[in-house]
Amino acid sequence: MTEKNISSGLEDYLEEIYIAYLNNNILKGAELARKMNISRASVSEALAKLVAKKLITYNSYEPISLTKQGIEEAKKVYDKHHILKNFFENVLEISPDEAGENACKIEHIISQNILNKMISLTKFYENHPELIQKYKEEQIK
Amino acid sequence: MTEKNISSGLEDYLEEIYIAYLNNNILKGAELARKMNISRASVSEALAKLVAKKLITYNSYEPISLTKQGIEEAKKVYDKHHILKNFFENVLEISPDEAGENACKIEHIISQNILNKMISLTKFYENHPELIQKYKEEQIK
DNA sequence: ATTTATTGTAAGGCATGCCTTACAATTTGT
DNA sequence: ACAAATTGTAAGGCATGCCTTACAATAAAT
Repeated sequence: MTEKNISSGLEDYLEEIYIAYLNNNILKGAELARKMNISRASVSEALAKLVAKKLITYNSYEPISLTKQGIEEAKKVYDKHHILKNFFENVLEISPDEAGENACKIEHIISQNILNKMISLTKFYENHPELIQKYKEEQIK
Repeated sequence: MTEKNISSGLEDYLEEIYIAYLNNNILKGAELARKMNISRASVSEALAKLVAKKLITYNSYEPISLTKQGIEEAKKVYDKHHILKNFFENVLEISPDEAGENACKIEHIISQNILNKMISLTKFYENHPELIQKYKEEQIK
């Protein structure tokens, strides 16, 4: 059980590392701790787990980097986050902040089937902006 | 910190107790353990916590019962569950089983704002079944 | 009434995930 | 080159939540 099944905690770390990767930012443990509002010691533990799972490579005092497998795994989480955030913002008209906060938690537990439906429905709304208007009007009544 | 802030674990216990309450079923610890697929010992611990939080009353070998506060608290969780389940089923067209499983997890973390929007959108779809058809057609393309 | 089944729980464990303290190793700045 | 700042981590803790084992208390059945 050293492979597969990554906990939602580790997913959060991985996601944050992935964001740095996308932005070509050098990321060390201490910076990750700051970004996540977590102690350096906790980050240290978490990184060891991610290394054990071969999702990152990491040596003390050097930047963290994702393995190929880590990138794949991280992208999945990252994508889920944005599917949810977009759905909340564009279909349910939730503020970006609140949409993001909720996406952060839900991304770890929601099924792919539901996410796929959310993608479709988000697109449907983008193609039919009049629906939102209609929906808004009925909400008032 | 003996009041307020109930963990998602405890919410699950409370919800199950509430369901028995709604059905006028007598519920003892052992039965709850069976229903939740959890050991009697774990249930024992959890019930002690719920008693400490004044959400249930419970004496060994007697049925569990909700306090007024417990009923309120449980109803909130229970309602959230059904809002999510209905939304997944009726708007996103997810199977009842999958809708239920996802609702079970998400009910503990989603914001009330989003739930309110889901209620509105679910109603909107109930009032406009033609939208689902339209949406389905576009999905195929 | 007494055996049998059920129910409850204390004790001791395991895993996850976070903390602080305190010290070690490495960089950086001058 | 060396003091200062930064970074990393071991050790020891805390909380949640679940487990098994083993025994105690109660309820049910005959």
